[in-house]
Amino acid sequence: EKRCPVHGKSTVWESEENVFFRLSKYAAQLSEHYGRHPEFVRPESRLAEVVSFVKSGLNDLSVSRSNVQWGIPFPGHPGHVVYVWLDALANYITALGFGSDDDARYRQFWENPGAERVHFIGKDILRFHTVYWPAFLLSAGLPLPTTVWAHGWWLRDAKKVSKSVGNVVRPDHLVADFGADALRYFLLREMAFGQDASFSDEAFLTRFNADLANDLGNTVSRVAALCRQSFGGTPNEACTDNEVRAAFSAAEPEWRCAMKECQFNRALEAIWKLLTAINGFIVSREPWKVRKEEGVGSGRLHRVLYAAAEGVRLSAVMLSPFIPVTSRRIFETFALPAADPAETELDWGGLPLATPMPEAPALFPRVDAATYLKEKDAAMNEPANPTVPPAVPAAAPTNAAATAVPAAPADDRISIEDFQKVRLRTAKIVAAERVPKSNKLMRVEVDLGDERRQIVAGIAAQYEPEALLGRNVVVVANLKPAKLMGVESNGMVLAASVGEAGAPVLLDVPADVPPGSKVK
RNA sequence: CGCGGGGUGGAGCAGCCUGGUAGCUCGUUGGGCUCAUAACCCAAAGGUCGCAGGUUCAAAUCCUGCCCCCGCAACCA
Repeated sequence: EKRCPVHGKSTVWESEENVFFRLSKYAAQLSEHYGRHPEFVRPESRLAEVVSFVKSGLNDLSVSRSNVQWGIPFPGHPGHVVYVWLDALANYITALGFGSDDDARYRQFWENPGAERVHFIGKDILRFHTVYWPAFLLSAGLPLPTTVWAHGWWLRDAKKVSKSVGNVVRPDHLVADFGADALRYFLLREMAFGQDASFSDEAFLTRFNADLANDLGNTVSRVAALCRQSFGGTPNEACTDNEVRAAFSAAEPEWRCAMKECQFNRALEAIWKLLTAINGFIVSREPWKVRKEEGVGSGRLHRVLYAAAEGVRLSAVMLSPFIPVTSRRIFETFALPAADPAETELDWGGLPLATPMPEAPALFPRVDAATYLKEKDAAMNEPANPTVPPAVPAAAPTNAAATAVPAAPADDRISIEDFQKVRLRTAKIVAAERVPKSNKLMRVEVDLGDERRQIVAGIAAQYEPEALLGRNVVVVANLKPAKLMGVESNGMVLAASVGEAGAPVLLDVPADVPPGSKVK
């Protein structure tokens, strides 16, 4: 009675011979490993989950399938293919060349005593990576991963989705409109790594404008413009003691520590504190006033702008793991090589002196959030054309295609006999109640004039039981009975499917139509 | 007892493991600046940290119970 959620097909019981992996043999070794390496699974809450799972006992694991044609042939077992998780996990090392003629990369990245083998996974595949995979490796006598980091899920914040359409903006649209860096920034900044987070268009646009355009982009262009306007390039005198450097000295260890703990949101917060300090420093020193009063040769002007520019450079270094393209653009703006920085470039004083700086466009031009969302919403609501078949080959007369209404494909049509197989009748709902523990199912009793029967309908999310009483509806009267969540259903109540989600709306029948009338 | 996440100023969140002035972003209000992408800086208002017990000198944080919300899974004959 269980059915496939995607296809609705019934369960078919089959028996087949399988190859098993003796997982039970490794329970003790695994438990010991967890105990000795608490860093093996992170965050800690996930470790607890895994530990208790293993403690509850491990069954041997079926690792082959014999009834499917596709798959990797199981060595030594003709007719068997490898169970997907066995070969999928092994990809981590086979991709590095393990077991092949050239396993140099495997030895460099996996067996090298200094190597860290870190997996980043979604929390839903925790067990495969922290129980099965290490057991496989133990069995093969190979090194285990150093750490498995389980992150949470991105949830779509349904409350904030505008209008009825559903998702107004999708991540791939955001990449197209704002670039990958902007999305990377949002994802890393908005999620507390390890926990679930929700994605909303409004939040994205707020982050984009407030953080990327105002704080980062504007600061870069502000400092760059001050330098270019004053010297045509970088200052010719360095400054080693100032508030920006102090702010950097505070932010850098905070950033480093957060990075080590995968607390990306905090690492970014640390960088933003530095950006705020740079802006505060500029306001307090008023370099535009210094330039007016002392001229562009002023040593004070050079030192102030050096401090600001060096702060921007260091921000870009710390930002490079997050938004590499943007970092490179910032380096370029400040006459540095547009390359990924080395860690040593986190030392104060890396900005070149007296070097011409190129003109640079804004990194992240502000967007008007309301306008953007409105446009996207309108685009989504446009008459859909996805059902229009792909353009016919050039040979077809194009002008005809523009006016002709495409006829329904002939094989979609049924004969009148087919239709008459379906016995539709009107019915009056005489009782209704929700099916316990179900979100969608409503148990209704209908009066068909000559009989009364029970039907289970998937309308509980949209209708209150009381609102259904006395209602006249159309039902399919000759449907085979079925059990839904243990409740027998003898028929089907007709409803229109509305919107992308297919929300049911019951068909109404005028009150004066007697229950049981035939519908044709 | 299906699996999991959460309830912290108006909104969204961090902090909770390792108790001790409740922090961040947005928004609001007032002020400053005019170099910069109408951007920036300063300040202020705004919170009984879901509820009730317990542990403790001290609880958002630890323990127990309860309430509520949300994902996933299962059913839209």
